[in-house]
Amino acid sequence: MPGFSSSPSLQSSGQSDVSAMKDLELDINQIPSGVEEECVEKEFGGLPRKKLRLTKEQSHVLEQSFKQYHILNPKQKEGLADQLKLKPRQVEVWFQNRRARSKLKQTEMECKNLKKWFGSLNEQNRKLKKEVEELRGMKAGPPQQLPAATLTMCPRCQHVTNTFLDKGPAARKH
DNA sequence: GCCGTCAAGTTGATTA
DNA sequence: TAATCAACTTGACGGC
Repeated sequence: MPGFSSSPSLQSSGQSDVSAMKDLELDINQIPSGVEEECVEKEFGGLPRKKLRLTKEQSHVLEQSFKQYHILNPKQKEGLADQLKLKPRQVEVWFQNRRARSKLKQTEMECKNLKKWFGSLNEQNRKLKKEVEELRGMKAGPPQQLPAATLTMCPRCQHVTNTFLDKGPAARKH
């Protein structure tokens, strides 16, 4: 299995700590074939699995592919695996996990938008309730202070006029 | 030591 | 029925 991140043989190389760490990150999957086989052997021998870290280059290529298509056909999978020196299974798993992350992110965005929408609806509701209260207050008030009125609209020009009910029919003429 | 991230494993549903 | 998927879980690892 290529790409074990904590191989003691890698960490104990003659390089400085910083460059060793850099190489550990960048070339993690370019382990010589002998080492790879040993790791596979150990894995199936019952030892706990080690965590693979994809290199920046591998992640970049996978991301670019994911932008193009979210689901791979077997040929694309093989091609990517060859290109990245990974197993087709690893490419498949990466795409499965990537789709899961993508869906999770989308759900989070939808949740955020729904909350925003709920907030604006709440605010709108609050304003409307306030308006209703004001109108009720006006209705309950003394008639001499605010004479009864009605809004009428001319059917021809759609002009809205405020006409007082206590005036005669002539007053309502437009 | 806890927590988040991510590769990989498991399981059940679907489809050609 | 095998292949593939989504959903969920596990385990390693790094950062704080």
